[in-house]
Amino acid sequence: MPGIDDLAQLRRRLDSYMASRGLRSTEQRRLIIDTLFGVREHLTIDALLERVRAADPRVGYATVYRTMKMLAEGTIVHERKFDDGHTRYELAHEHGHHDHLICVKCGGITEFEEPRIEELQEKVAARHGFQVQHHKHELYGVCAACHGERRAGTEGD
Amino acid sequence: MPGIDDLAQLRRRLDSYMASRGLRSTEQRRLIIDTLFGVREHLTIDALLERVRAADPRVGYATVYRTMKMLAEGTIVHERKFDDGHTRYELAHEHGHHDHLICVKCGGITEFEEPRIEELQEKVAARHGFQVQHHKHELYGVCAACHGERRAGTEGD
DNA sequence: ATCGCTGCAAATGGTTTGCATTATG
DNA sequence: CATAATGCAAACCATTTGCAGCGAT
Repeated sequence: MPGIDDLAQLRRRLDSYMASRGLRSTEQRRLIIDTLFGVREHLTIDALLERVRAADPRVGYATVYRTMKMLAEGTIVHERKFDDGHTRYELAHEHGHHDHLICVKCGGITEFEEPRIEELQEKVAARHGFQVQHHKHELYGVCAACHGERRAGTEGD
Repeated sequence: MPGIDDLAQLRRRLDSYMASRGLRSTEQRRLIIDTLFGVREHLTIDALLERVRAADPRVGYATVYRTMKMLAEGTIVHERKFDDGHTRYELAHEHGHHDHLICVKCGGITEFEEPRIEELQEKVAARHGFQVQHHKHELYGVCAACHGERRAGTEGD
């Protein structure tokens, strides 16, 4: 989840992106974007629209879809397609890449970073003469909260 | 890709799976299954049906979908959902798990195994108190053939 | 003769799009 | 005031399903 200063930077990137393309700042877009920036989760279109409609019930599905496509195009958000068939959107992090733990019980999504995996991944690709553009690494299972186990306090291995 | 003896074992598992559930061996199913076992690639429904229809043009979509669901249910095949929106099926390997390199130019799919990644993945999960059930690790990019680079001869790193 | 399987067509579910209308820059 | 954005409904596309007829056991 981006920090407060990253959020500000994202806003700036968004503004210049929209300005450079002659895209307009409408009431609906401001509402959708503010909702997304405020919640900062991996939201589905439905979850997002539900929150948006709490503020203005007249916003349509198509507008949310189109707004998210626009934000993805400007790399303000990332589109994530997990296995449940509902595309989710998350705010772009300014630095680095991360992957996901997906709880099959509660649907909760946790991010993780493991540079050593990324390194090994690069070596695998190199072995095959393969040039990686992007990747997807998702662990599906049961999160700590859902099986009632306390997390290990140590972060080391 | 399973070896010849793995194929025989898969056939046996398939037979006993079908027998145990009272599932019937029809002409269409035999054709679909033989096609799949013969090609041994990551086939989409369309690619599979195309080959099946070369032998018998009267086979319907629904039959292929239903047959693949049955095979997946019996873990004779694995269902793979990559990012292009076309589900693919591959024969189950009897031993071990593998992940995929997906060429965004030619659509080619290569399998890889990297136990050290799986280990690190387990450690990541443990750090979060997360119990992994299955995972997905996909590298998208350009394969060696598509950018005309010869593969490194050394498999080491 | 059961009862599972097939093929067709219709239904589903997430997402996209055409179009007349509204509203921003 | 040109033209981008909206909202609705219809279109899309992969997949699933209902059903009447067919065929394996």
